[in-house]
Amino acid sequence: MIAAAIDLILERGTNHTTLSAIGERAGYSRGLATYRFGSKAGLFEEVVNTIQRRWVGYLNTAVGEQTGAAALSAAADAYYRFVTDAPKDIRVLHILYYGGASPNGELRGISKQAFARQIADAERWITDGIADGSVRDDISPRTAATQYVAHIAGITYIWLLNPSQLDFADIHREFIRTLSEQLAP
Amino acid sequence: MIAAAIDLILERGTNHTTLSAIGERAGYSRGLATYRFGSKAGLFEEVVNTIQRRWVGYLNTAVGEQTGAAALSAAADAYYRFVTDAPKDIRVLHILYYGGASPNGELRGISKQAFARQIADAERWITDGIADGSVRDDISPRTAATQYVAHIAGITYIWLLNPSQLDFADIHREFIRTLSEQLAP
DNA sequence: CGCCTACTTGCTTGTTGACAACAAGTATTT
DNA sequence: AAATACTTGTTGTCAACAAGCAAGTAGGCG
Repeated sequence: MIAAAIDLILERGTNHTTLSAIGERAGYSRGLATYRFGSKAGLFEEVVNTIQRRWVGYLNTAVGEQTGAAALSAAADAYYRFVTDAPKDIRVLHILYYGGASPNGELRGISKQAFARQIADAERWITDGIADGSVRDDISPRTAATQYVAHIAGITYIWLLNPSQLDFADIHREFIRTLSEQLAP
Repeated sequence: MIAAAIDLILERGTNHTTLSAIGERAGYSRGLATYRFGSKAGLFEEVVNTIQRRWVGYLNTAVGEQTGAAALSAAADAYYRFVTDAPKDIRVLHILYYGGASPNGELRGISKQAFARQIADAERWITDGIADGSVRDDISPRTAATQYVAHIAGITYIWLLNPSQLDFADIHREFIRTLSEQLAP
């Protein structure tokens, strides 16, 4: 059902995806999607949670027990791998996240929390990095962490909007390079 | 009418904003919004165009005939000023843009074009900067321009999502600082 | 110049079809 | 028998469209 929802969101966008169509695409009746998820917003929330769980899996295996600059690089790499492995997931996640920028939007809270968590993670890695000497000590962990997350989010957005306009691999490589350059003590 | 639309989008989000409500909020009948703009998508498109025109006004007065690093800084400054002067505009613009990440989304084309134009502008400034010596010559104008635009877009998105999480002025200052640092020959 | 008629513009009201949401079912399993 | 999993029936809301109306504006003619 979630898979059907992902496909339909990619084909038609959220507005033109109907609960009936999702149910029927998954081989059920028109009413099942509403029945299971309560509402369209509920279904989208479930889709976001499902994809987020997959992403956290990628992140955890990649970062492991690393800290400091190594953790930041590993996370950026994991993200790059996730984007190339599961482009559908990342597309849908961003469609739903960004739609959540709308006030009162049902997903705003989840989206907000996800970004807050990512920034907090990055901040922790940087702080640890300063402590163990792998990151220079004259930067603000909070500001740098925000820049880090913002940069990835922005690049992803532009890439999603127009994949051909931007060589994701190239940008990614350059990002990793300037990242370690800026953080190096 | 456009103003009413902006207010309602901020109050309720795009999904829960009805054409009837926009017409009536503007002091007209329920049918006028549909009549004038043809469709909900048409109205949103008009809203985006209106706000974009305002932004281009800010950009042009700020950048003027400058080129190179000066132009990049001026543009970032203009953006910062626009965000603080017209937060409503920027919020709505991003709600509609980001909604446009959805495939088949009516605003995808406009959004795509706007980003393409911003990247092209930045690329030109950087190329000019390399030519006149204000920017170091070992960077790829295209990649750097994309990073520049992506960074601003990402920061704005996070700020819109949760204004209290991030000191926009602070991040902006830091961005300008690292920007000139990275570009300086 | 005054007046009548055709046409345009700006807006409103009536209607239809699609869809989310809910309620009331029916199988099927345990 | 009671819970679980799913389907079908129904309602209210809304986008989209169509048809109308009122207030101009222009053109033609005495």
